[in-house]
Amino acid sequence: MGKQIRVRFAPSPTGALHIGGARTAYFNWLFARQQKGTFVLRIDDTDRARSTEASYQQILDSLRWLGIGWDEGPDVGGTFGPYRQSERIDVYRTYLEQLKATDHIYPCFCTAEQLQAEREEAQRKGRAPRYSGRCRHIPREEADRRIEAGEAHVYRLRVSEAGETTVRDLIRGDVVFQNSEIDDFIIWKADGTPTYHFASCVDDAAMEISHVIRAEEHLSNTPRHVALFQAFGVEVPLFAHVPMILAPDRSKLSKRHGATSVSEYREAGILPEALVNYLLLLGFSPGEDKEIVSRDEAVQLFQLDRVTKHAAIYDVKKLEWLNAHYFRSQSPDAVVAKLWPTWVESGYVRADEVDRSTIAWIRTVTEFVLSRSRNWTDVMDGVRPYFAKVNTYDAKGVQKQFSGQDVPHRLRLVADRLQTVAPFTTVVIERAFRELIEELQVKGGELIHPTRLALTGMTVGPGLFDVMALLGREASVQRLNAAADLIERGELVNLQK
RNA sequence: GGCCCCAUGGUCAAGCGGUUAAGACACCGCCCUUUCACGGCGGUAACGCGGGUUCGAAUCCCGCUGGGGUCACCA
Repeated sequence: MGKQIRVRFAPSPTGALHIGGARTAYFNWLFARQQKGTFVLRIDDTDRARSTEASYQQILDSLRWLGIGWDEGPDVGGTFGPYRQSERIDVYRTYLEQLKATDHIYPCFCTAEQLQAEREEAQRKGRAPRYSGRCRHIPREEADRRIEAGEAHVYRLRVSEAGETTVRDLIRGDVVFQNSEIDDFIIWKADGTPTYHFASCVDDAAMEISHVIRAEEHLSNTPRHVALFQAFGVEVPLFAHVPMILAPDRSKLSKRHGATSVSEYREAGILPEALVNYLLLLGFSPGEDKEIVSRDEAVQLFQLDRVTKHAAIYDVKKLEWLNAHYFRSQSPDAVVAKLWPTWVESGYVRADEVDRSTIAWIRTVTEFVLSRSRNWTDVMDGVRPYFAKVNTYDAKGVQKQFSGQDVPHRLRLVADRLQTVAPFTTVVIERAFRELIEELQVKGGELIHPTRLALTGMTVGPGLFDVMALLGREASVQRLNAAADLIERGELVNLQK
């Protein structure tokens, strides 16, 4: 009620940003924007061994690319910083001392081997592997003495055995856990560093996080977190555990299922708008049969309590469909700019090209090709015949369009007729071409399809007369005659693709 | 194994006691068309099972089954 809405996304920099993480980040962002709240980016790098600077950079990079910006974070700072757990050890110590003072925690001298053995014992007897509580009642003086003597120890939270703990989850409703199910878990390791659960809760408390929106895998751990917040004596945040994203075989998403990280999709040519749109649809329905939802619209429509409760299986096909939609709606100019370096490299264009008509022509070629493309590969393939010589011909096309007896002859007739066309524009070309069709008394397709194949090596593409206009008279005539030659000499066999 | 979450077509997902059980992707037809893509029209395809409650259950309750998560001095 009137309280500041503060949410956070807290990835550990131990790998690339996963699409599951990206969705969690997006939901946090949407909620913050909609509620006029604050979105905090915190880096949970308490695991120094596995955390890498490269992952850290990549995660920030992926988030920015997706258009998910943060109000407070390691790079931009904020009043609750620092935002990397590795830089917050003093904060954790302070909270540790507080819990010591309030007797919410106690030192435990059990060795890892001892505990391991007990766990196995419990497993064998079919009991839950819980901490026995052996060190719970060691007198204060004895504990102090052993610590003084340098005995290795950890700290555990005293969790009351009676009663129950309720997790207030905005997606699932109240989830109740019996306290007897929760053991005295470790919050501080023997090496003098906090455990993840402790660090995470300290930060959420210290950063005044109001809503913890995170992956479902944390739900089972949440009663422990609630116990910690209560021990701190702070208000327990509200939770929202978003369902997981599963692979097509219902197993956890992993490398063997293909692209799983944001950067991989980026490299594969998926547009950020498409990915973010897809992620929204995976677990949320914007209503009114809407499928295409921009970030701004999503901010309006998003409702945390309408996020689905069950895991979703990701379907690349739908992502690709969404991507095709966004892809085609790009401006040709933007596409030209994006592909320019590649085209220079391929020798399609000159790096220092400034000729107006050439640039206009490139733009038009791109526009025609773009309208029938779903991704960058489609554009690259579709554009090739206009920039480079045709040196391969679609195999099925050759079989179907070049097998007729008089195809070479007809191609030459087309070439000859083109010589008379002026101005060499789409409508004039079409008029001349139609006349030839009339004269030859063939069906349009009989002449059109072989011509397209001769001109571009492909059976698909923009309208034939547009193709010819773009290619220009000289190139068109040359290619038609060249194809006719190849067919007659039977050399096409080696050029099929 | 204990505990927790979940369960509508192949996939995403509407539905919140009475519907011919939406829509989208994918798939299959047809139309448009010189091809492809786009677009339009149509089709195949779902309430996991068993008990209740109710005049009436996809919707509420219980059980089962199935899937997932979690039980570390990992995060």
